[in-house]
Amino acid sequence: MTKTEYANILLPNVKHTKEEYENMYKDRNLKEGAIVTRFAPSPTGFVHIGGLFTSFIATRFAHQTGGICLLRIEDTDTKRTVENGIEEIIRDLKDYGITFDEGAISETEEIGEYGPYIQSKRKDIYQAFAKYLIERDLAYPCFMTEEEQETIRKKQENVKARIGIYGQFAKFRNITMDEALERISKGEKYIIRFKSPGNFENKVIIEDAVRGKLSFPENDLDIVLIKKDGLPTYHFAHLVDDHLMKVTHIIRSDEWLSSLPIHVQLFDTFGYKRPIYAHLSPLTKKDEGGIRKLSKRKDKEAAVSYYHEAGIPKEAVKIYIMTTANSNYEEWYEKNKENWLDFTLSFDKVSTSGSLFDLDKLTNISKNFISTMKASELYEEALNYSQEFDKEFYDLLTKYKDYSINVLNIEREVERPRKDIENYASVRKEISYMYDELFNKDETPYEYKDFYNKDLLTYYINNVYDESDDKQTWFNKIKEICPRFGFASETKEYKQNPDNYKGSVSHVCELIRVAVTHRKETPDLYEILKLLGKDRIKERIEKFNI
RNA sequence: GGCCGGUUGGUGAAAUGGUUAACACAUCGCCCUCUCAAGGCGACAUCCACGGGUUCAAAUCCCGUACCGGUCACCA
Repeated sequence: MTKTEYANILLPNVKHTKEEYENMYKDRNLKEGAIVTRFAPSPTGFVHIGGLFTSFIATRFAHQTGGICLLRIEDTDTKRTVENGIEEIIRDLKDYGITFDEGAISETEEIGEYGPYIQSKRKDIYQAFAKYLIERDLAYPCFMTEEEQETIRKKQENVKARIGIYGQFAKFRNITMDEALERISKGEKYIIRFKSPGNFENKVIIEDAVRGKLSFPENDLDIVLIKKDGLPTYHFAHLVDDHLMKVTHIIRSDEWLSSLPIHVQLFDTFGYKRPIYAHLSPLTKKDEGGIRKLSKRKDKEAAVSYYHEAGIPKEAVKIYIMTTANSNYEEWYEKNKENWLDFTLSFDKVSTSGSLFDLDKLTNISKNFISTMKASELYEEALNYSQEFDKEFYDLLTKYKDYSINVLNIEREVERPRKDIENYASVRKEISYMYDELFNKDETPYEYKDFYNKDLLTYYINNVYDESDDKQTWFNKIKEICPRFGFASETKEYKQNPDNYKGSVSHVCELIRVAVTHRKETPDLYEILKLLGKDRIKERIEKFNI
């Protein structure tokens, strides 16, 4: 029996040979230096902030070089695959404006010439590549049971040997065709293992775009290529897919660092050019004294939906990611806020140590980003947010559209805009007093005793306040009425002789502010009064009692 | 335990052998013809995990130690 016939029995029903598949995938015709990379998630549920981080960086690198970033779905673990997982990933990423040039666009559709992009649909291809190795005696069927493997592992632990299937532990490494065939005829199950040509004593040097030169012992593990269900392991799929799809850069999380010797060995065995690897450090979190990776299960901020629910702008999240990826981005961003996405990332600026996820920093970025928005833009975002999370506020925003935009425009669209809105969720609490419907509901009655003076308020609204005054006139008028009620017109004067006055002009402003908004802290009082209008000011003043 | 990686302030970090260790967030002060949010100014690492070595010179190079992290699946 020939090796080819043998391979056909081990992996039957494979439609094409490795060579035939290779011919189906043409070289890409891209300009020099164009990066072809991919984002390759497992459809195990919602997108994790780490996935957003990696995918965003990968697409940026591809696009800034005029290259391609494709979306490949790694669903070879049928146990972990969840229903609608693919749709969820695509939806979440698209929500963040992360789009791919090729790959899956839904459970059933895809774009691009290098597919299929869903690994479960590529079973035949992997098996063709595995057959190629079997024919060259570089792969073999392994009949070991789970119990046998467990026994080996225990034994290795006992004698403090390295764990794994290698050397003397690779029981079926040199199995004869006859013996394999006999076991198969008896119905024994098997997997396909790689016959590793490596020697643990040798070193392999690998250049990582982020980490520089790395040195590992050569891989000598007979890793699994094809699992019992006929699907490939990650390692083998990585080789086949990234070679066929003509991927030039592997951008992935650094948990893969330690399997690098396996991966380069596979590429070397096939005689393929190794891709350039760039391993990214994960986002971490401080937890009970230790530091650990952000966890999908434990940390609410790990899911991208958290930012959606908190009303943190997508742009802010991306700016934060850019900052973490290349710390020189922050300085650049300060000077290029309008075209904040046009930054050229570089691999050697990517941090090699895992960074703590800093929610304070994100909040700051979010606040700053929101301050640069136009009132009408903020209005739209607040509207979208409240539509989903705060129906009552949504109705008000809809009902008083122009008024709301004017409210949001207070101290906005100026050289130094206000920075009090941290996220879209906090819009309501910042401006609720501007709506009569919320004023009495959201605002707790203010216990204001310090400078309470009803006479002053009444006099002010009836005899002084004029909607047509400009800001300076408005303020001068307030100063002018101060002495009449025992307040100092100048704050300095009051500070020098506090006993001579009831308070100062600051306190008069405070009094008006509290009467009208029930808050001590608000944006520009002049603007607020103007938007409220004399009638509503009067109404609120009349109702203001202690 | 083996292998690999990392270690600069409360946090993210810059610096790639050469003056007082950038910058940003946070914190704390002071200033600012109405309060806040801001903004301005200033403070905040006697020193770059520790020990040794190389060098005229080290956070930067070498060795060792400690600590943290990753990985060692028919999971990705």
